[in-house]
Amino acid sequence: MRRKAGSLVPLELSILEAGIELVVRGAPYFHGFLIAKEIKEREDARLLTAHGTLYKALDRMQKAGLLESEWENPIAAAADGRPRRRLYRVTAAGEAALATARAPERVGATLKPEAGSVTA
Amino acid sequence: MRRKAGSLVPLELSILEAGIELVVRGAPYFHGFLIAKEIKEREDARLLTAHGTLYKALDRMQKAGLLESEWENPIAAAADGRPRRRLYRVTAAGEAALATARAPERVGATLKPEAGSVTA
DNA sequence: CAAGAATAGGAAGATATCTGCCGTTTGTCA
DNA sequence: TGACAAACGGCAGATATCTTCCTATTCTTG
Repeated sequence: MRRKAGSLVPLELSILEAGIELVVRGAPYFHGFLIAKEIKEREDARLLTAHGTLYKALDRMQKAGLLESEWENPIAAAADGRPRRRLYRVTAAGEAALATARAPERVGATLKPEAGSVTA
Repeated sequence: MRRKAGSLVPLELSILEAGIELVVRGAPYFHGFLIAKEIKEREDARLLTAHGTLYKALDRMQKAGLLESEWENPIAAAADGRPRRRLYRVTAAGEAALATARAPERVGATLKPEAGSVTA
């Protein structure tokens, strides 16, 4: 799909939004599974199918500097009797990217009538 | 199904056999997933469906004293980048139960010729 | 503008354990 | 012998992350 540097795909937008909201609600971090449930609720979507899509997006975003992460302390996970999580935080760059991506929503919004009314 | 104390269901037999063989082959412990794959090869079976059956059997056998287990060190699991395992060992009681269960195999083994040689 | 390169998304499975529900089977007791 | 209770086995899903393969989409370049 060859991305234009700096642009965000819908899933990335969702991740940033959900991630920021989770943190605002008091969580210092968020992890993939949590985000998956969060997004599922909002978008109702069956996106991320087996979560593969989501984890790849998280990776990608971290490499792009929009997120930073660290592995949860294995002892803590063990104490809770569940698999270890990878804990993410939205970086300043991530917040900026979200803001930038949101603003242009009005630029170029030329009310294009979805060409395609004339069948073939 | 109401079990007669001391008897072993086929799955338990398989677990004990596979468990002992794995240890003989040099592994100090074995874990559920491993046993599942081991049994799948031998019996080819799609038993243990989602492994639920297997884990319940392992639990049951531990309570009966045929197996003993301990959680793997979470740090070790983390270092290997995989979920923690529960490490099992066959106890002396387990080996004895296997021997006892195997012996009666000859009693009543009347060489029944698997009726069905006449092709319909 | 068309063709090619690159990447996003979907499907599936590996890794590991456990819980709940339901149906079937089996042992025991009346 | 018949009926009940208990337990076993199968199915499904929760918890969490990652990889591979294939398809679809989009950007860029000629």
